[in-house]
Amino acid sequence: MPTLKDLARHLDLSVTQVSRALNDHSDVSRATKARVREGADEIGYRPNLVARTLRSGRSGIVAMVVPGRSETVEVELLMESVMGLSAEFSRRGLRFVLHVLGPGDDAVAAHETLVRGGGIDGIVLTDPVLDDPRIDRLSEMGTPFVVHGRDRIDPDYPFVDIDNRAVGHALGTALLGQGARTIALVGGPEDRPYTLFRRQGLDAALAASDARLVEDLPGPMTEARGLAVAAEFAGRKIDGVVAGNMMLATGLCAGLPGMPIAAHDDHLIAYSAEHLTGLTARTEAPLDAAWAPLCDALARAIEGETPQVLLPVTTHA
Amino acid sequence: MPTLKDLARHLDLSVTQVSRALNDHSDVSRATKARVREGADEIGYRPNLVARTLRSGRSGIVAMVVPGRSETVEVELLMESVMGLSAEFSRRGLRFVLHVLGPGDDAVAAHETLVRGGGIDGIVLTDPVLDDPRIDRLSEMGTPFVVHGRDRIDPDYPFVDIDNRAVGHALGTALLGQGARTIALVGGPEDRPYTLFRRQGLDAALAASDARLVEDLPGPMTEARGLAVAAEFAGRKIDGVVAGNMMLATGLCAGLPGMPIAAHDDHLIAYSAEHLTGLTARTEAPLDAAWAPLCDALARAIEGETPQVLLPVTTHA
DNA sequence: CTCACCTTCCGAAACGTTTCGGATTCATCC
DNA sequence: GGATGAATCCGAAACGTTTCGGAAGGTGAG
Repeated sequence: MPTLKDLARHLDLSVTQVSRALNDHSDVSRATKARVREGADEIGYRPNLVARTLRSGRSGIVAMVVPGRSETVEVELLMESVMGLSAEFSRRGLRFVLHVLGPGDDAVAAHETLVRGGGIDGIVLTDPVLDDPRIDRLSEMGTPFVVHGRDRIDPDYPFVDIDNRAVGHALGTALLGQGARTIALVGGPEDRPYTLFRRQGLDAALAASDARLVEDLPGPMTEARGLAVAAEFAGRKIDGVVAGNMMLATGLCAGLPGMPIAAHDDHLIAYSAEHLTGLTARTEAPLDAAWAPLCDALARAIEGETPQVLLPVTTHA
Repeated sequence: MPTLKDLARHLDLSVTQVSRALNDHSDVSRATKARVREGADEIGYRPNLVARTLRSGRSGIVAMVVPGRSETVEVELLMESVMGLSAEFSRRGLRFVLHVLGPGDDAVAAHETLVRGGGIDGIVLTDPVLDDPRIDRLSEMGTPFVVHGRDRIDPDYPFVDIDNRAVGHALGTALLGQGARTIALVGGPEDRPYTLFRRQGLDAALAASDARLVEDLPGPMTEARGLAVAAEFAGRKIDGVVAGNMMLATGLCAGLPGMPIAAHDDHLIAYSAEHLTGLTARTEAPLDAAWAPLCDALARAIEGETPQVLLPVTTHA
């Protein structure tokens, strides 16, 4: 367990200079920096995060609270978020604390405990609902945090999101271009902001046309529900469907062959667009493009800024 | 946020004595202890656990390193482990750090960085391979850890596991009892100890009979592979199959109707035994029964003990 | 009175890092 | 030749806690 002091002695330098070299400060020569880094590898030096924290007030620990297993949760989505974020934080030398809620646990209380305990620099909040109480509480406590998504269209907190109104608009426009005039929306959970925003975008697209939205069905985004809804739609006068995501679309495509179907693609590993032949239009915003921006945003939030990032969405008609 | 020094000044005592009072040491008078505790409440003193950690070496943080996405990994299994363990640690007031490896990252190096960084009390190691280098390194470094599984039959480190030889034996015996004499084994990955141990158990069961093991196919445990192997087996003289887990069994049952099939059931959420009609025998050891024992074992390992726990397996013939 | 002993206290060092304030060199410029 | 400034470097303090080694005071025994 070599320390900075050991490394300094080994290189015949001062502890100060070694520290500054490793942290890439300006007043260390190129040569010295290289020598220090080399020496560090050589003796296997690893910085002690605890000491760093004590001195700098930053722990290098970020946390995320997620619900445990339950029916209302998209496990695939949750899993991808956890894995992707953890990998990205790890890559940056930050530690990622994962707090999984037990059945009946309250998310707000869990956040409070975590923050009160100290030593947590920032928090990632995912899958917000409309007027999410976690966001309010976290703001109140002054803990730096970043939201993946947002609970209103124009928030004052740091977030990383896509433009879901644009998504709804693009999907609607694409269906219109394909001749659809009697359109159904099979959306996501009703309390999710993206469900609302996409509907607003779709409404806007249809408002400028002679098409009508004849169904608006929020609900869980699973393949099974897609199939069920498809069965319900069979024989009805519907000539275009907008689906919330690829899981829904998979069920819908299977149950409604020939029907124009537009959906948003998050690039969930288990549901890629490739083996989905019925799809006639889609918007695309890979989930895993969000992890790096989220980490950046959290870092900036910790610095006291209020980053608000909109990730790009591409449309394939 | 008041510190120990503030509290000491406020009470007109030394920092030493205040610290000892709060930690209930023996050489502080009752009266002083009471006074200190009162004063602490009064000015709202909260110990800084970072500093405490730096000095005392206990952080209340445990960690786990898991591979990122890759073909060789059973994602379902991994995710259940992460969620289950995190929930259990959270419940106990411990913090659970999840480190997901990036592509090309080395697990051993990641553990080293994590441990060397300091502030980590213990580590959970899952899915060991035979002669797992992580185990060696962790032992070498002296970090407390507990393995879910084990990389040899009689290890000297803390672990929580089931008796996989017994599993193999039970599955084989069950098939024998159902009249099978020409048996095939469709096991898990070749480098996994449980694959080996189960084969040993199966061998032992068959050795005491007139039956023969005509196939021994280690490999990934997926439903797709189950189906593929089933196709290969069709028409061959095989009258009993032992499958590594429920995912394999699902594929095998679908591809070999009427064939006696025995498998081990981990109670993976996505693959329950209920909707698997072809199965003629199974052993059962719910994965989620392991989390609490694992946490206990890690706690004891941190205390310097070497807990070795065998979880119960039930057999349904 | 002396000695030993117990109780209660405290100063100072230690953990490993970052950073403030200065120090040293060396070239450059008037 | 002395002043200026840039480029490098370093000592020492600081972060908040625990703990080692002792010290002061009191008590009781011899």
